[in-house]
Parts: sequence; C-alpha cells; structure tokens
Amino acid sequence: MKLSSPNRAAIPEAALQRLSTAFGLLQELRISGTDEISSAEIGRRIGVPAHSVRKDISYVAEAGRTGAGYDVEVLQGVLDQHLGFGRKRRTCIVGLGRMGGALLAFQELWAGGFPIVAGFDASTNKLETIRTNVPLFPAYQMADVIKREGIELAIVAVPAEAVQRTVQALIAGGITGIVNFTSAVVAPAGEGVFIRNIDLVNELRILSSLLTLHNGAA
Amino acid sequence: MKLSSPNRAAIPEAALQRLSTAFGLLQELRISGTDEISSAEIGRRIGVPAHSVRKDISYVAEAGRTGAGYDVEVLQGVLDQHLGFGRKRRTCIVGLGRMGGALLAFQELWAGGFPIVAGFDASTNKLETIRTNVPLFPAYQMADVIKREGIELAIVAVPAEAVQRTVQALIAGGITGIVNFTSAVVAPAGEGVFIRNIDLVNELRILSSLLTLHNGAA
DNA sequence: TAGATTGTTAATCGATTAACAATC
DNA sequence: TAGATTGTTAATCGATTAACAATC
Repeated sequence: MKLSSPNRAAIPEAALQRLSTAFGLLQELRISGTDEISSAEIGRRIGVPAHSVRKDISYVAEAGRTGAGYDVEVLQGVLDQHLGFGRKRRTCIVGLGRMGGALLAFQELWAGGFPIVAGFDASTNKLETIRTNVPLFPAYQMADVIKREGIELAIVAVPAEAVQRTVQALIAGGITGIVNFTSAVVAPAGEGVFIRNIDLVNELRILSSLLTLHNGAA
Repeated sequence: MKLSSPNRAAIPEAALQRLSTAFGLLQELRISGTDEISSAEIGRRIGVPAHSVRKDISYVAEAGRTGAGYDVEVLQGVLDQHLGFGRKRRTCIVGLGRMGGALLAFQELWAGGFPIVAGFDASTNKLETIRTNVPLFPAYQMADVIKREGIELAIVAVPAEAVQRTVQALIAGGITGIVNFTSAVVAPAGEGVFIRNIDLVNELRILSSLLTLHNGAA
C-alpha cells in the first residue's frame, strides 16, 4: 500500500515502517538530551543504511541542513506533522487473559501516545477479578463504548478461534486500526480499517528456519 | 538476507516470512481435518495473491500436483524438511515482569513447537513470587543454563534500557535466535545469531500514520 | 472430456543503492 | 577553508505479477 503526502510522491510502506522506528529513536534522543544527529548515526541505531534513511526522510520533506545533519526536534516535528507519528490515539484491549491483562498495565503504551481507555472480555467473571484502573466492559458493549469514548485503535488478544468475530465487532463499532496479537492471520478488512498482525510463534518459526538454513538445510 | 536451499535459488526473506505464515495455516487445517488446498485458498486465508503463494513454494520444491492443488500434509512436510518450520527448539524468557510472566504461561508457544524451559530475571525477589512450572533462574546464571539445557531461542521482555546488555549476555551464552519484545531496536548482532524485533508501540504508530495519511494528512 | 490448477518463464514494477552537486 | 553531510537523480537490483504450457 502507498499513501501520498501532499506535494510528494507516495511513501512506500517499507519506508513508512523504517521512519516509524526512527521516530521512536528520536523520542529516546530527546529524553537523553541529544540535539543533533546525522543520517549515518540514525542508520546505525536502527539497522538501516544512511542513504536509505535520507531517502526515506526525503519522501516526506526536506528536514535537515545540507552538510550539517538533522536537528532532532525539527526532524521529529516534521515526521509528526506529515505522518501523524506523534498523534495521541485512544486505544482499547480486547481479550483479558494473561496477555491482555499484561497489556492493560503496559506502561510503554501510555508513554508512546496510546492511552488504554477500555478493556473488554466476553467473560464477566473475568472482568471482576482483574485489578486495574482501566475501565472494563463485557464484550457485547464494545460498539457502544468505542463510540462513546472515541476509541480509534484496538489490540486484540483473544483466543485464536475468536479473532474473526472480534475483528468484525470492532469494525462494526467504528474502530479504524487493529493490532492482532493472536496467531490467526486477519486479512485486510475494508476501506479505512488497517490491521497489523503480531505473531510471536511465527517470529520464532522464522528464526528457527533461519537457523536451519544457516546451518545447512537437510 | 537470503539463504539457499540445496539445488534451488536463494529464498527472499519476504517469501520465507509468507511461507512461515502459510505453515501456521497448514497446521490449523490439519487440526480441522482438511486434506487438500489450492494456492488460491491459501492466498485468501493469509492475504497474499495465489501466484505469490505458488512462486514462494517453488523456491523450496515442487510440492503440489499440477491441476489438482496441494496435499496439506505433503506441503507441510516439504516446508518442514527444507525450511525447518516444524523443528522443536528449546526456548527461554528473559525478563519476568507482567509481560514476561504472561509469556511463561503462553500456551501457543508450546503448541507451536517452542517449549519454554527456563525463565530469567535480574531480581531474585521476583523469581520467588512467580507461580509457574517453568524453572526460573537469576540473570547471572544465563550462560550456564543456556548451555546446560541446550536452549536455542530467547524471548527478551526486559526494560528497554537493559536490552543491549541482555542480548550480549544471551549471545555470550550461545543463543542463536532472539525475539526482542522491547521498544529498543536491536541491530544485527553477529554471524549466526538472528534477531527479530516485535514492537507493539511501533505497530500502533504505523497504524496511526496510516490513518493520518488515509484521512488526508495535514 | 472439460475445467481447474500447478510450476515456471518472461515482463513489469518498485525499492534500494550509488554517486555527487550543493552547502553548512 | 576543508571536511562533513544532505537531498536528489540515475543506475541497479530484486521482487512481484502476468501468462501459459503441462497435466490432473
């Protein structure tokens, strides 16, 4: 997929992903008080060649000073403004098992600009046993709560067999972005709804394969 | 990165990732008792065009019957044999906060062929408070335990600032594959050690950007 | 048989890399 | 100034797509 920024060519999705990672780095740099950085140093830190860093940034805007690197704050501002990386978006967790429960308390989400404003689970028993400051609701209230609270994003941590109908319910409720944490792949869902799959077992399997190939396949 | 399988051209990493996802699908199909499947149906289920599915498989071997689709068991066997997707690999969790604790109990890991055989944390207090059947150890014993137990893979869920030294300790201990669950990017680490980054905040930020671009950027 | 579907070759498309003029 | 470093254009490289002969 490619989406265009005004006056610039469309941004390849691979570039968008690298820029998002770079944005995370810039946030760290600001906390640590670093004011300037070169494309070479950004590249070293996120594992990308310097010329790719410059190329990726150039899809968005001119953000550096020829011959003198980038101002961390300026670059961050430019990426935020054009790509929305700094925008705060209200987020919910669906499925409150061990993993979902851990996500409710995951500080990085708040720090990263994604406040968790609701949790959902099909089991009302479970809702009562969880200790958290996040408001919890039974699954059947999803659509109502999403609309009332203006929730834009959802992290889905339900059992694999419940993913399809959970995603459908989220979309019906007006959610526009979903991170699917289960091992069932959810294919693209419709105009204006974006989905990203995080599959831990799949990542381990890819590692396993890389080891097999590296050590000389059978 | 590309790695070659005997008698075939090197496999693009993107193809390897899609095939890993397809392998996961094949496992589901076997559980549900499906014997045959076409490239079109595989593609529909994992969100990839049919011709890409065929192309990806062809990097590995001839695994179908011209005109008659794939036998699920045969295809799974071929992918396992050439790419090691079905290999069981002993795995550990490093960092036993809420997230690491949830991972210790994550059934999908066992089911997926990645038995969790050890957990590590720098805090000995924490080790005492966790209820699990998985043997837990203080972080300083990592290298010893990894060697003794023949552990090949690690999932790192420590605080972001501890990632670098954790990864170094793991590699020193002989770990060959790492999934980094923290938001700090870990760049490629050395010959024969593979790393994959899973960054939830980054995924949400990418979604946020897609929404911004889709709705007409500022 | 006719319809379906694979495996592969060739064509297209797009992303990455290289190189360098501009300039701090 | 001289060295460093950006932004962009052009060249390369590689992946994806299209198309079709083979054949179940």
